[in-house]
Amino acid sequence: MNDKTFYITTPIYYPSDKLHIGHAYCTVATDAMARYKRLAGYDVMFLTGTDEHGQKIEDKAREAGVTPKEYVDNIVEGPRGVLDLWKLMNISNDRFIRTTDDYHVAAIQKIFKKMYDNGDIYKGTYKGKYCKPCESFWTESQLVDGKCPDCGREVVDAEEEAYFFKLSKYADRVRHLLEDTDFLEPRSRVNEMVNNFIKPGLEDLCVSRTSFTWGIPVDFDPGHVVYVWIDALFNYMTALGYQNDKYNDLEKFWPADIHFVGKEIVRFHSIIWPAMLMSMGLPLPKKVYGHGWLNFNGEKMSKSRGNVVDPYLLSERYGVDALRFFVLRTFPFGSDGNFTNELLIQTINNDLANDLGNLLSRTTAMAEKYFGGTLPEARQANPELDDNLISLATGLRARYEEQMEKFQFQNALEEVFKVIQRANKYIDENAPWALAKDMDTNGTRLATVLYNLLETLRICTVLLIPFMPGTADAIFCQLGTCGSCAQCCKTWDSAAQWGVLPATVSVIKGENLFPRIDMAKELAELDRIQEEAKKAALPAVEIEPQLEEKVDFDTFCKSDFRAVKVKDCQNVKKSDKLLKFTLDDGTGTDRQILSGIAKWYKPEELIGKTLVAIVNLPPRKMMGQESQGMLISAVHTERGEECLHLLMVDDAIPAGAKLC
RNA sequence: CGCGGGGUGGAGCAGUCUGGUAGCUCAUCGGGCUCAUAACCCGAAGGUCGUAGGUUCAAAUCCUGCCCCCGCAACCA
Repeated sequence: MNDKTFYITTPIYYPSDKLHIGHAYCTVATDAMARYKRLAGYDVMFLTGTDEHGQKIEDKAREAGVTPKEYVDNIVEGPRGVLDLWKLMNISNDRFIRTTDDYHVAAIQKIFKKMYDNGDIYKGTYKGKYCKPCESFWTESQLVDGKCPDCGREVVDAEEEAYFFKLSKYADRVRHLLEDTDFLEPRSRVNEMVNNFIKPGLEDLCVSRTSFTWGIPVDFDPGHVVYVWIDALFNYMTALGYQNDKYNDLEKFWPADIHFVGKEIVRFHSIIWPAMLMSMGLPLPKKVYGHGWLNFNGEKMSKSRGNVVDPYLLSERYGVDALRFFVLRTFPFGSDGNFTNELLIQTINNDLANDLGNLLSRTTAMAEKYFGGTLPEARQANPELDDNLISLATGLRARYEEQMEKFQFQNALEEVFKVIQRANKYIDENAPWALAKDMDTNGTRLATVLYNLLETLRICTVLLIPFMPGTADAIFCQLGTCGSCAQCCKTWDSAAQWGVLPATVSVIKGENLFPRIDMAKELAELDRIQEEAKKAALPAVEIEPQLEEKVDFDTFCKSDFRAVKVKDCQNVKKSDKLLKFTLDDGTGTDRQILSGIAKWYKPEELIGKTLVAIVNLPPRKMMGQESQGMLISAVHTERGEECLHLLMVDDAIPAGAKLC
């Protein structure tokens, strides 16, 4: 039995849409932490999942014409869904909770009832602004110019019967928790919470709704469903077996060691969650860490801007480990980071290809070239040249651990790469190729140099396991640790020891783990792909909304539409938009009309066609030429692109026939 | 005067809590090496740390005013 346990969670994500790199960032960080703790000998429980109820999913499902459950099933379990993504990203979660799981649903009903019975949940009325057409409630501050933010129409005061949680009752205790303990980190988020929410006074929290049905029913009051707070936050405990028999790990793992959450939900986790636990008389989690967000090119990622980074795409192109490494190596976990494709490729090239990949490659290449892959046993140390490297490498684990314990992944990796850079320098200082020129004299020394490099690489690789598990395995293989010493060379203990590889280690020079990427070419390619994705995300076909205003019949009749035949059609000089038509309108006199459709039609293909024109518009000059009317076209938008089709009618219709 | 974050050599960032030689990566320039993935190693140029004041022997770091950028503004996951 292992008495060192560690319980870590991601938020449960809201599957109203496909997940993006931001979700992957948080989950990868949690995974790295979980793997680190496992490596260090902890019995780890790593939980992630999905929060599947609520209005938005109900709406999305309706739009898609499926039931809410079918909708979330597809996003969670369907192709390229949440589960697929975590598999791809090599996420080692021990458990996955969905708030629609029946054990969770039943547990939440019990929890709700308990809080009701102990008096912390009471029935009241939820007052707000209501938009009748949208059937939705809004708060005063959500309104745009006092109107519904969705449709822009008038809202009315309305009340809805609802259950409330006595959040205010716990304000003081929560404030103490935030201000006087390390419960919430980074520290900067404490001020935000206290100033924004606690100081102005905590209001009781609406914990049930009647305005939608996709949620966990309040079993003792039909019509009410449990609103997100209790439903979602208690997942961290129901997934361990709280108020259910599905699992039985509560005693072992609760309270959680750490909840990793995005900064947007820090409030829920640092105020509401502790207050609810206090109400239930349950132990609080030990820590909540609010990490930053990844922006893209300096802007917030959002669907509407079309700048959402797709983790599938990047994983497939560069390998999942490169992506995992990049997000944790480059950005401080506690603050926002600016994701750019350029930075991604730069990091892959510099750290992974030039430093790590190249070090492995040149070391194994020399071991093969000079010793046929297997080092001889004899050694010849040179303290002046060796000691610095050795002490740096053996002391690495401690420096790394210090940063990992503070969730400073960036700094932990920085420490590892300092050692890798030192090893590259060590090669230069010792010039193995020079030693190799006289193997009789220097062979022993050469073997020592190579061994020191392999040991350094081994230690670094052990510490990289949490970040790049797949790559670490591949490196271990090349370092010759696949065989007899397979286990002892990869342990946490061995990362602080020198001389763990057997003296006569056999290396295998394999494929380059991280080929260099051609920056310019790759950036162009990514831009192209992202542009395409953006287009694909646009609606397939869009049409102008119909006018609400009515036109009276007499006004309509005043428009004189006629069939016209194209006698001639030419491009208008100096205009890339206009075509000039010479038309037979049945009067015997040619009619000239200019039309801005050159983008869609070549003049010659229109000659002889029968079109429709309105002929009693006042004449108008365009580019110096007179246009006597307007040709009628059908227009719509396809994937953001404007499309136009001239109205062409049967050639049997004579010129000048009136349309009515 | 709603709240928070940020403004540091050409670019991107660390350092600010716990004042005391301004650091890292990339890019630029010069040199070295040839084992390796046009890579690696060494060196150089380049910053009045947004701005104005204050505290101090000493300020990127502490205090005050101002300017600019970003995010959030509560039942919305």
